[in-house]
Amino acid sequence: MSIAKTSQRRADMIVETRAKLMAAGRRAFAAKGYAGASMDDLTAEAGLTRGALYHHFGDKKGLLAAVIAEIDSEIAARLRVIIAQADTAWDAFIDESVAWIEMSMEPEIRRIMLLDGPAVLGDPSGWVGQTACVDSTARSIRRLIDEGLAKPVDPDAAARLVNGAALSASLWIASAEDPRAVSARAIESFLALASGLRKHA
Amino acid sequence: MSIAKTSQRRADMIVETRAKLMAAGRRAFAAKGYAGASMDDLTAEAGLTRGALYHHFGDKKGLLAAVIAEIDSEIAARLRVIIAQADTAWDAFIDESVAWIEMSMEPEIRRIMLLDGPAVLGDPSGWVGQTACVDSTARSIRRLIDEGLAKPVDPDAAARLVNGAALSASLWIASAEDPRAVSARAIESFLALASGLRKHA
DNA sequence: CGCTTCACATACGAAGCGTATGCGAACCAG
DNA sequence: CTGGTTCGCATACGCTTCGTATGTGAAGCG
Repeated sequence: MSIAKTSQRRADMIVETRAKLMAAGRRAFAAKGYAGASMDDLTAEAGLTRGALYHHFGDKKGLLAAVIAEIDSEIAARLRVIIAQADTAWDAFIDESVAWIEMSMEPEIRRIMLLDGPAVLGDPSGWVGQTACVDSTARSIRRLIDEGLAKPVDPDAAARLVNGAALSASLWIASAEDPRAVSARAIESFLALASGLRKHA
Repeated sequence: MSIAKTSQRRADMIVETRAKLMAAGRRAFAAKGYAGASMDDLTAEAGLTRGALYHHFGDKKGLLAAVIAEIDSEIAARLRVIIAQADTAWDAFIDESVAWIEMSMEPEIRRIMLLDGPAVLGDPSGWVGQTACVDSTARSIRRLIDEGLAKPVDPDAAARLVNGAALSASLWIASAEDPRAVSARAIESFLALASGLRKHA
């Protein structure tokens, strides 16, 4: 071994470069918003130039899309953990939704995925495969219907509605003066709404 | 009369100029999005220059805010008509929500208010007084609670959730291949969710 | 060992935004 | 009626930023 392979392989350097650009992009987009983030600045912060960025991501929107895909998969992983810990299918659905409300209050998710993402890339319905949270909610609802716990609504439609409600709630909470108190009221209302999906209750 | 007053008064010209700029802004923002709309182009289309725009609205965001306020008040007026035509408080609430789902499918409202607005101006919670639709929903819910028809949830919180759900539904519908069919499924799910707000049912 | 490939840098042109300045017509004092 | 001020709007300028076109040097391959 000794000195052998001190120089990383080509492929390794590439993924490292991509990772550095995406990390810088996440920071810049989260801090200044998509429009306010300068590609010269964020590439310099990553120790590179715009040349690298255009080579790997095509254009500014490409970097945003990549960053969003990354954040989305992280969200999906976090939701999976929440769901796995729940005792019943109904609990899983509720816990997941509440977790999503809380996650969308995080500045990075809020700014990049919820505000700039739809404006720049078009609304999320088009982001094929990049909507882990909605997909996850749809799966939970489908499971509820299969188990006879929920009304036989369209799972995808219901998932969109539930996610939209949660999203709107978190935007509201995040900009409130007393997030804790507002959050409690929002979750209470959410539980009431969600109960509308239950079978006979 | 004859030729008298062929020249309008100063104030009249000002409101006309503002109106022309806002109309051109609405068209440009709706057609190309906020970022894609050039101020040189849209002012030229109005027969003016950027000078007039900066004089009246301060900057590009100022024009967007004015356009959004105008659209918002139009929405509020349309919702008032819907509510007035309903027989019961519950019908008013449902009709209003469904109308909002359908309105947010209109390209102008979708692009300007729902996609670009939050990204440029910050999320809507901060647009004091410029959230007629949420306010309207909150009033409807308050009325339901007063009449004992709805659970005693926080009206503002519930209104946000309901509006968010509706908004998400319409974004989804608008980008679907078969809007009619998807719309029906979305509204069915919405009715199920909304039933969660009813008192004992 | 020379040629190709490819990751990335450099250089250039084109918009677009905001501001500073200019102009002309409407109000106002005397 | 006249000289000055206000103000609605246009013109002119600089700066930033994006996208592309081109250059370069190192790794791979015959």
